[in-house]
Amino acid sequence: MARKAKGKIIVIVGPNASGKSDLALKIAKKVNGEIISADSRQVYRGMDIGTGKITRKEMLGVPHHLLDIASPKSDFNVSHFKKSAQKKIVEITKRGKVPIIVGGTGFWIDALIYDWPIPEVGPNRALRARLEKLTAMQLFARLQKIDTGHAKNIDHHNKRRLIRALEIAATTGKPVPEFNFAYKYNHVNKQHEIGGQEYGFLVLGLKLPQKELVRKIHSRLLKWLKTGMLKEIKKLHRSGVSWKRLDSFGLEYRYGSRYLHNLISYDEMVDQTYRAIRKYAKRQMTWFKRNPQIHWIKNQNEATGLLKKLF
RNA sequence: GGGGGUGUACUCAAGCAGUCAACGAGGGCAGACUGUAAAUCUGCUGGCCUUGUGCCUACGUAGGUGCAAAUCCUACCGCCCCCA
Repeated sequence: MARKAKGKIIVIVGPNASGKSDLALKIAKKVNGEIISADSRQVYRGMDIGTGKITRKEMLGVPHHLLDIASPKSDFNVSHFKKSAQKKIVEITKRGKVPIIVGGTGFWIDALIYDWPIPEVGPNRALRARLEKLTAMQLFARLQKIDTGHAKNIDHHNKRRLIRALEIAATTGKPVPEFNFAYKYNHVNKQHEIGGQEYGFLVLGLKLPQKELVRKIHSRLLKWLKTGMLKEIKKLHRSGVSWKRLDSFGLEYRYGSRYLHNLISYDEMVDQTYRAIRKYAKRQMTWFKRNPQIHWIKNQNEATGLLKKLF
C-alpha cells in the first residue's frame, strides 16, 4: 500500500529570552527550513521591541511567517493562529522546505501540533459584556445548570474561563466536550494530518539554568528600554491603541503604558516589568513541563545532535 | 530640656487582653489552562515532625500584672514629629 511520504516539522519551545529565535535560525539554515512564529504578541504590527521580534536583517534571508499579520487594535486568537499556521505548513512543505514552529505561547503551539479541537464558537462580545457583570459564583451556578461535565473541572473563580464555557454552551446548546491528559499529548501520537498530508513532529524545548535565564531577561529589558521600547508604546497609543488594550498585552506593554500615563514611576515600571517577565517565564515552563514529548536541550549543539539522531 | 507618636514575619501594613503563628497587600515558591493565553485563575509562604482541634519559637529588649498579653504596667534601646 503506497503511503505518502511523511512530512516533518520541527517545533522549538521555551521560555522568554531563552534564545529560541537564534536556535531556529541556525536550524533553518541547516535543514532548509522556514520559520513559523507561534507568539501571541509578535503577530501584531508595531509591537516589535517589547516583544523581542526579530528584525528583517537578523532573519538572514530565512522566511519568517505569522509576524506582523494583525492590527493591535483587533484580536488574533488561537483559532486564527491554528488555521493560519496550518496553511503555512502546507505551503512550506509544498516548496520542499521544512516548517519550523518557534514560540513561547504554549497554548497556541499545542492547539496546533496536537490538533486540539477548539470549539467553533467565536467570541460574542455582547454576551461577554453581559456575563462580565456577574460574580464568579453566579457564573459557575449558571454553568452547572447546563454543563455538567466540563463545569466540574473548570476553575470556579476564573471568570474568563467560566464566561467562555457559557459562551460555547449558549451558541452550541451543548456543553464543552471534555478531553483528558492522555488526549492532550498522545491522541495524535506525535503525528497527524494537515491538509491531507501526514506529519511527524520533533519538539525541542530550550531550557537554560535559572540564573542565566534571569540574567538574560534583565539585560534584554535594559537594552530595550535604551532602544526605544517606551517610544514604541507611546506610538501605539497615539495610533489609537487604548491604554486598556496595552495593559491587556501584559509585561512590557502593561507596565510601560502604566508609566506613560503616570500610574507608576519609572523605577517602579522597570522593577515590575522585570518581575512580571520572570513570572511569565515560570508560567511558560509550568506549561511545557507537563508535555512528556518535549526533548529538552540546553544549547544549540544539543539541538543539532538530536536532529541528526531523530530527524 | 518639655510634649506627642512609633517599633509586628522577606517588605509594607492591620490587630490593641482570650476565637493570633497573627487580617490585607507586595514579594517568593508551586500549580491550573478546550477562540482574550505576555492574558486569566488557584494553593502555600516562622521552625519541626508522626501534617495534627500536634509540639516549639515568635509581634524592639528586659522585667512585671493577669487563669490568659502582640495587646496592660515599668525601665531601657531605636526611629519620627512638635515646642524650647
